[in-house]
Amino acid sequence: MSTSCNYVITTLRQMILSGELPASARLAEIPTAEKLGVSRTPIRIAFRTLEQEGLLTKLPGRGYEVSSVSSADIEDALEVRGVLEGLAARQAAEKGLSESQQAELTQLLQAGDKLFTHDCLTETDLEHYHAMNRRFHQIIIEAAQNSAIQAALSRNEHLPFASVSALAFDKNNMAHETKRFAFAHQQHHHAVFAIMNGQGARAEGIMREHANATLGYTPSAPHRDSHERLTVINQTKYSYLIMRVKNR
Amino acid sequence: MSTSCNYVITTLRQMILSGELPASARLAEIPTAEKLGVSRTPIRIAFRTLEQEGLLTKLPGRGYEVSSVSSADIEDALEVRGVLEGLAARQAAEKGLSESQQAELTQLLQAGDKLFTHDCLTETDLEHYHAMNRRFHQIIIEAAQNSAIQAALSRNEHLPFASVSALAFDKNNMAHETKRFAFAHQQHHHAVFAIMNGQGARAEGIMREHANATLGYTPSAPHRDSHERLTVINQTKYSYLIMRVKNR
DNA sequence: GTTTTTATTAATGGATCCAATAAAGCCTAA
DNA sequence: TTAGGCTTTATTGGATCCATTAATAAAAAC
Repeated sequence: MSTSCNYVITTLRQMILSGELPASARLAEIPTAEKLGVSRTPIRIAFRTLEQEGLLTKLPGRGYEVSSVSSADIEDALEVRGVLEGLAARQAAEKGLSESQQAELTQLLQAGDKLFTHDCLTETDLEHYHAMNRRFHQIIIEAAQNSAIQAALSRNEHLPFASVSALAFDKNNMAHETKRFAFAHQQHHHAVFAIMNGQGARAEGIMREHANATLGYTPSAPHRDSHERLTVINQTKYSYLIMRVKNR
Repeated sequence: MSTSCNYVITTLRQMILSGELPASARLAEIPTAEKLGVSRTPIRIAFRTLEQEGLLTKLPGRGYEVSSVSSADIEDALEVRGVLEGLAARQAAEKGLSESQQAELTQLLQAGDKLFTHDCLTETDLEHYHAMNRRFHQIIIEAAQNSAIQAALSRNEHLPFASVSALAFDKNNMAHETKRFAFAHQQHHHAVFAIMNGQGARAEGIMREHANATLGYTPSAPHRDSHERLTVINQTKYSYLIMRVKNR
């Protein structure tokens, strides 16, 4: 699974997330191989990998198709993320944080505080917040010292709109979004306080609820087929910055 | 991923679980292909699949090795299973059971009650209990109508001693084990009662705690390297009946 | 005697080739 | 004209071949 394979997986993943390959689009091995200029071998491996990630669905005898992700699927995935990160926070509280974890979490919280002195975040601010947010969640999960949590989350990691690495925001309403992220940041503060004081159950509850902050407590999470559309911008290896845009 | 692939995956999985391939055993493509009488292609796919399942670990440039599963790994996996099945029970309570789910759960509980009129279960009884137990957990997860739970559990499903499909018991102490399973069966009763009466939080708590019943509330879960050894007997496609035996 | 460099071997990753199967379209018969 | 069967084509699954890389061992030099 070297260069060729990774190239195919990354390219296909991006094409799916960007909407270039829409839901229900059929993917056959030979046309895909020709389009990407590689042989069928890495394509096969990539298809299987993306199927595991939940981005592709196997059609018996007819190749694969791009999975349709409904808003219900996203809500389900967020519930699961909530209980798993809740468990991580509780175990982190029970096992205690290392010196370096305490230091880095404190530093991340301070960096966030500095960001939220402004009333309205810029897109650059958001990128900083996004990086900080990802690292924050990563530390909590590491601190749980529970390999099974990481494994169970791996599936969710690749579901674009439910991933820890996803951050959805409405570009046209940045003042409101700033308040939303400031609230999420307060949740981070409380979670760290609970963990550092050995309040496992409280930490668990906060992180479980915090999962709902990802899509912004919208009554029904918007998805590709609704009147609003979520678009992935600024995708790095495993992180998505998502912008909410109006259809047409 | 047709006959050949499935044959290789199934065979390797069984060889790992039975201990024929011990932890840390190295697996290279060519010798494995020759031993199983297939080409390298299905072997490659099988290795990747088993890596995803957590049974194999990739060695950079040196193929794969059989993953070592520590007792801590098993406890971790059980914690994760607990929160996920807890979530499933809560959502089942919130969404309600269908007529057929109610009927089947009731029937499964009655069948269990009948089993536990005896003071000491036979091995045949245990097989019946095992089948009943698996179906019970399956229905709860289906009733949650949350696809992400199933996906998140799939990794655990293949970890032999933490799977829903695993049932460990000590053959030399069947009277005690009978009491243990009778207690687990009581938990089933309470979980169903809670779900049917819309008590989501209670159902969640019961099922979360119930995950610990799998390995029998032992102070430290025994694993392959301890003085006691868990052996997989009676392995069907995705179910393991595990017997606790003394080493040597 | 030890260390470093080079050569050889083995093992993985990628490409192409072959076979088997399934689907679709066309032709024939009723 | 319609339905059923047959043929052809397309697509996946499996095998083999080729190249690249890494590791180990041996030889030479310090």
